[in-house]
Amino acid sequence: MSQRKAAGDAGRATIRDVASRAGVSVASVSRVLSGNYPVSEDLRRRVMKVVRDLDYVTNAHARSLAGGGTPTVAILINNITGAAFAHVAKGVEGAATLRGWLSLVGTTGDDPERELALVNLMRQQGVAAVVLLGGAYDYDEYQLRMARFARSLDAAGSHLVLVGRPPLEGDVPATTVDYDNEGGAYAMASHLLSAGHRRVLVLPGHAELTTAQGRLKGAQRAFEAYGVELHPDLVRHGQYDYEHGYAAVARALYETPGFTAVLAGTDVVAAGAMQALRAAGLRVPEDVSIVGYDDIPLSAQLTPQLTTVHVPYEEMGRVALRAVADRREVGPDRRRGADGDHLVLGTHVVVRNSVKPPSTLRG
Amino acid sequence: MSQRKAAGDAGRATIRDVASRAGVSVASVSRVLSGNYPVSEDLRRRVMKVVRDLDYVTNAHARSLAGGGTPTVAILINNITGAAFAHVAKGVEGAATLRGWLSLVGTTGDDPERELALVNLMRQQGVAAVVLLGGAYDYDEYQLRMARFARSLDAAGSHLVLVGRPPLEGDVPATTVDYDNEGGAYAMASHLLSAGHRRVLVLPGHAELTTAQGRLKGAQRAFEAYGVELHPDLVRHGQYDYEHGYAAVARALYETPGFTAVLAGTDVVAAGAMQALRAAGLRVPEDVSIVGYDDIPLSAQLTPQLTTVHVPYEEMGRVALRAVADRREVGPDRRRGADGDHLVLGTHVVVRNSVKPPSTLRG
DNA sequence: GCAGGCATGGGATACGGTTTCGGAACCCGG
DNA sequence: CCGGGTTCCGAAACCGTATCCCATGCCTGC
Repeated sequence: MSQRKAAGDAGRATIRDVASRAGVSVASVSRVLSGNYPVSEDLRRRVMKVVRDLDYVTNAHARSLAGGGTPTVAILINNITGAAFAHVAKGVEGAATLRGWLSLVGTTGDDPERELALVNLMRQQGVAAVVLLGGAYDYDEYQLRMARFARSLDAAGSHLVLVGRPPLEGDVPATTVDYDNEGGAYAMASHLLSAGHRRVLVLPGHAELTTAQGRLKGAQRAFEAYGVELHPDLVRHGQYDYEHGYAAVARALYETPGFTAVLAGTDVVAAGAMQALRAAGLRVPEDVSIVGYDDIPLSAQLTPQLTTVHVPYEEMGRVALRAVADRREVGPDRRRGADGDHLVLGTHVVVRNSVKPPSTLRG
Repeated sequence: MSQRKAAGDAGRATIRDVASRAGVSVASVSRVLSGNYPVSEDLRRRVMKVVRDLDYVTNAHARSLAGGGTPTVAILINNITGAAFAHVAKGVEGAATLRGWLSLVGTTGDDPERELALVNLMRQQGVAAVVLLGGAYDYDEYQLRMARFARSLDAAGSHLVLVGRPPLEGDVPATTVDYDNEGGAYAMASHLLSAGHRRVLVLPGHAELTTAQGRLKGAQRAFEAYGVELHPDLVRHGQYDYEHGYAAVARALYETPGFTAVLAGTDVVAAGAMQALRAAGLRVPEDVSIVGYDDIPLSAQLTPQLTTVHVPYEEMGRVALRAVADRREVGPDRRRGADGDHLVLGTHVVVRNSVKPPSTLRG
């Protein structure tokens, strides 16, 4: 019955269809479309007409099999609804599109199994790079897992990029795009200390999360520099979410009252903290000051607007993509020992309205 | 010099490498890996060992060329940082991953040119479906553009899905996943009216945006039902962003004061409005009530927490993916006239703390 | 007027898999 | 010991495109 190509075929048109219909060879159609070979004006016109008539587009899979093909970058993220991550993704995607690259996206949901499955899936897709976003849990096994990913991707001609995570140890073929996490926390804590605050509630985040560790360490350094003790009871770990901010402050007001400021690990945590203070009848910043971290849009939309640390998320995304694009241009051979494999971007404090000196100092 | 396959090859391993190294045929390796054909235990073991040794993964492009391949869904979005869109994307991506599908993502930035380019790019990729997210600008040309996309994708064996946009007119091969936008606005406005508000500032959004049009219409219907005039001067159009909310309220306080409530087109607009009222020394909700629309996380994080309309964004994403997955299972032939091509999900008001009766009624 | 060069188009092959088809080995009962 | 039916596996034909290599036609220079 059905020959190889029936009339009125439901499938998509192939380059052969175009060729036969235009009365030329397959090679010519390919050349007209890719435009990297001299073709007569007459041929081009004839082919293009048929291409328009058939609404033909080349098959990307076939093209990439045959050697050509658009590079693709994969973005792997914990939770796509996080504001910070969205901005990194925007940076990556924007820079990718600018060069005609494509971007795939996958969410891991903090599950190592899914992370592995996704990395393999991306390897199958032959992506130019896999970008892993967000802080990592610093278990022993972590470094090994990442190193394995890095080598595995490298062997397949791809490349691993870590964004917002600490770099891998040893000679591992991976690129890290980082920001001065600890420095930002140092500056932010200093801001509170220089305003006169001495008892500060610190909500760094999950204790095993590298991001939280850095922010806590930066704060500790600032306290040391000011010769102020950071009392362990005033450090409360927990998730990076609104609920934790709320709950932690509510408990602290009951268990360890007397703090005059809250140093939150995240703007969202700060929002929760602010709400809890208000629910307890305390005013921000008159009674208690609050600072956040990340400078997501929310921080400017709270009342009062939040003093926080700006992290160049979108920029990090762009830089990450540029790094892999550059690598790929210099060729895969000149790659060892390049100094471009750990990029650090700066952070800075954004002063808004959520900090005042403690009331004891204001008489 | 270099034969087809040099030792210590830098490229990725092929199925032929695995086959020769395991001493079996290429076909056998394929069968072991895809698992859709009976294979002896001995063969399976031998092949799998080599697969692990070589860290081999199949080439997705080759596989999809040959007929197999993982289905892919493309998500096209205006602005990846919008909270509502992020939730839809989460729904789509989650449901896709659940079935082993892949998700591509692209951002259009409200540019029709880029939208066209992306749709074509996705057609090249042979995606199972293209999901277009977000309200559309209702220019004349719009229906034609979308119809063209729909037919073009359909002819290529793909499918267009519109999420959060009104359905296309006529017999167009597209699926629409929508929510009861106008109904939500009706309920929200009724909530304000039944609280006693009569002079309400309405900030529906951009006048040409279908979403904004529906929200305004719903509000108008509620006003009519209550026999209250909605004065044109109190309707102010503008972008769906914080700045517009702020600016519109600031101007309204000067030009058309006396309103006792703000009906914002979006939670983010409501946040801006709230800030502007507060900057003018007005209290929310004691002096002026505010309601939003969308129920994004922000709405629960504002002070006071925002009364708003819940839109099932994530659910819409899941439903959208389910719709295309179902279509593809019943086969491409039974597709005309299916009633599954316009799905509408419900909305409902979420009452929080941003509404009180107007002060005139409270003595 | 003819040889050589250049500009173009076509045929064949490669890319890395999946799948169909057919053959070999093995088991069974007669 | 042999025929017929199962099981498994291998050879080969694609999937749709890019590109290498060669053939052709025309122009140019002598």
